Amino acid sequence: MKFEAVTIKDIAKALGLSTSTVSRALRDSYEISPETKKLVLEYAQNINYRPNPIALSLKEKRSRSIGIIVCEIANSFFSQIINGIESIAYDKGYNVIIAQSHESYEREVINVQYLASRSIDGLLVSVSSETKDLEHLKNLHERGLPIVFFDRIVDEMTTHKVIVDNFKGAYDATEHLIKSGYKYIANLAGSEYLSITKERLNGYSQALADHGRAFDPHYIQHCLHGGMVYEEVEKALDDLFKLEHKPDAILGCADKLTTNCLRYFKKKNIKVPDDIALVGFSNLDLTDLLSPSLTVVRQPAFEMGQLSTELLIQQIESKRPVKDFERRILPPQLFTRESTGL
Amino acid sequence: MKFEAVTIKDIAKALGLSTSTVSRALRDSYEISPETKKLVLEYAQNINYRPNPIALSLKEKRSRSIGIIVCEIANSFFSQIINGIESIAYDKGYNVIIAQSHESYEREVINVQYLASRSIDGLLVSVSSETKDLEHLKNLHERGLPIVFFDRIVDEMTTHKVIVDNFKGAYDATEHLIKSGYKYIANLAGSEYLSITKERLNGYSQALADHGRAFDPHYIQHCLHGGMVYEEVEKALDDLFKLEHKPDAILGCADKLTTNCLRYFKKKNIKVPDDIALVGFSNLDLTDLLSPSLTVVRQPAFEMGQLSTELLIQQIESKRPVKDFERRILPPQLFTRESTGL
DNA sequence: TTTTTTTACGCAATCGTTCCCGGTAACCTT
DNA sequence: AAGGTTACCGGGAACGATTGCGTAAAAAAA
Repeated sequence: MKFEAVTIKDIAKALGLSTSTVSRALRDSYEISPETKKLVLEYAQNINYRPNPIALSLKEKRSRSIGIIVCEIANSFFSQIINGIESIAYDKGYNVIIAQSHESYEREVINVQYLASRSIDGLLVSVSSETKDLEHLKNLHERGLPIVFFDRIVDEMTTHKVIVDNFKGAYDATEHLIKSGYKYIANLAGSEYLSITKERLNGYSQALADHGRAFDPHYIQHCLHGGMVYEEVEKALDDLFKLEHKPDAILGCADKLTTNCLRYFKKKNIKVPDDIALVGFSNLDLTDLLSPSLTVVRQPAFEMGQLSTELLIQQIESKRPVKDFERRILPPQLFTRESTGL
Repeated sequence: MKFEAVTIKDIAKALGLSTSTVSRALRDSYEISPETKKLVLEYAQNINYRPNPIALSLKEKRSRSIGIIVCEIANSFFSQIINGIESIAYDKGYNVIIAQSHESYEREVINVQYLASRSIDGLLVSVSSETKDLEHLKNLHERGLPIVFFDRIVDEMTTHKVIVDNFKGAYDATEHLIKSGYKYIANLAGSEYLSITKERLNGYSQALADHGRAFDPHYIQHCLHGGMVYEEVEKALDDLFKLEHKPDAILGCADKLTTNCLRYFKKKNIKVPDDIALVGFSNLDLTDLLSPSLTVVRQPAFEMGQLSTELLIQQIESKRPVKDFERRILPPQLFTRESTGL
């Protein structure tokens, strides 16, 4: 069974007018007499006429839809971002098509191709943690597709970028640990390819340096899939606990890294904060309910989604090619709670 | 700047053929000679030709996209469902357009209109907790739009429906509490309008009855927005704790109800499970990390999304009108943990 | 050789909408 | 009264792709 919609042609036939006239009447053109307009408008209202967006897209060469690529929507940080994206997109009459990479480079490429073939007007991207090569995005970008990167950005492409101040987030968290008296602060980091990983690592190192602490690479462990696979986290933590001076505090540089860290502690019966302190980047709204409640760096995800979308739509609707691109940096916020209190 | 794509016309011009020939060559028609086919195919490959899905949609009168309406995507249960939906949809060449009601009837209606105007081929719906009137959906359904309800279904419409066995979920949870020795088991329920609320309430009552417990309506508190607003939960719990016999166990009938319940306990310094036991419907994958770890009824969200999508696409692609609709019931699973252990 | 069949391709309509280009009145200006 | 404006509306092309139908040339059959 098909879902037959009313067209402009139906109205034209019913009213004995041409499609041109009906179209113009509906768009309130000055070339149409008030009576005809009224007639058309009322009839259209009556039979609940809705313009066919597909026909419009074909004519206007724009689909009024934007693509989103994230690693996972079942992740508070990203679902909050998507919330922000939607709030702006729907306001401006765009709809969003979401694709997930699940932290796989291969799936990211496939999804990009898919979205491109669905003729989207623009793309919002946060790359997967496996992504090194950017040809799949560069290609589209060179052909004129507006792209905005958020959170996990890349240097090689000049477009709008929206990030949080990861350096500051990590710096503040590390400083908080130092000031709380912790000596051996380990960094449970994400994929080495990601911009956020590097930035957070820098913040961590700088905080150590600024407080006269030695930087020891042994206290840094990378997890390629950002905590998505528990075994990676387990391995990383096992290695950390084999060090001569076991860490007495851990900075978890991603949501899943932090929660899987907790899972590890629970399994090994390691007590927080008595045996070890933990602070993590997390946007879960449950971290205050854990016991001990978790000290976290929280990122303004919703705002990030909004801002990215505004920049993207602005670029899409710009008459002339956008040349100067912005790099917007949002402030993270540290919530100190029980997991870092000695 | 526009993103100019290659069209069939470009190929035709470059190769000195007609668009019909090119189209047929690309679709491997028997009417085209092998040499011409090879020529066209190779050229198309070279310039990276992709058929314009919008033009196809216009001609075929189908958009190969399906709409989803949920209350909130930043909710594990629903984001897991969406994961399941996507996994099937992308496999079958559909893309999904997600809209959130935020538990508001008004926004649900607006979103339904919006999705309908975007000419979707089908709709997956889980109604908002405010929704009583269904005209906005009935209307579309009568005009032939395939609709599948999941989780929060409605009786008044005959379509495919996919739910979990809420009765069993609540029954098992309640029985577990009874067998654990709790006497005054309160039910923190969601909106009275929702199917899931009624089903869970029935499971709860039946379990009480089967174990010779009296059913006391004072132990049931509804929260219209399913825990989305903390104040509603606070009010409900305040009322429960004013009862002569204070509840010694609570059944939280939704994710947010349960977590906000914990938030209330924390605020009031009520200890779980010493002062009160808690079991909740929840799909968070963090509930095992809470301390005490939370006893939960977990629902097969991913599978629910998959199944719903399969049924929807099946109906969309069916040649003749689908007459017999299915009602699929998936099993929930009870995970007993510390929060219900005396 | 003539007729028939097959092969291989082009023409044009179609989907729903917009918009450029005309056209025809009625009205206004000298 | 003749020409110029203005108001109002219709025809038809275009967007990109598919497809029924028509047809020329080549191949097969007579």
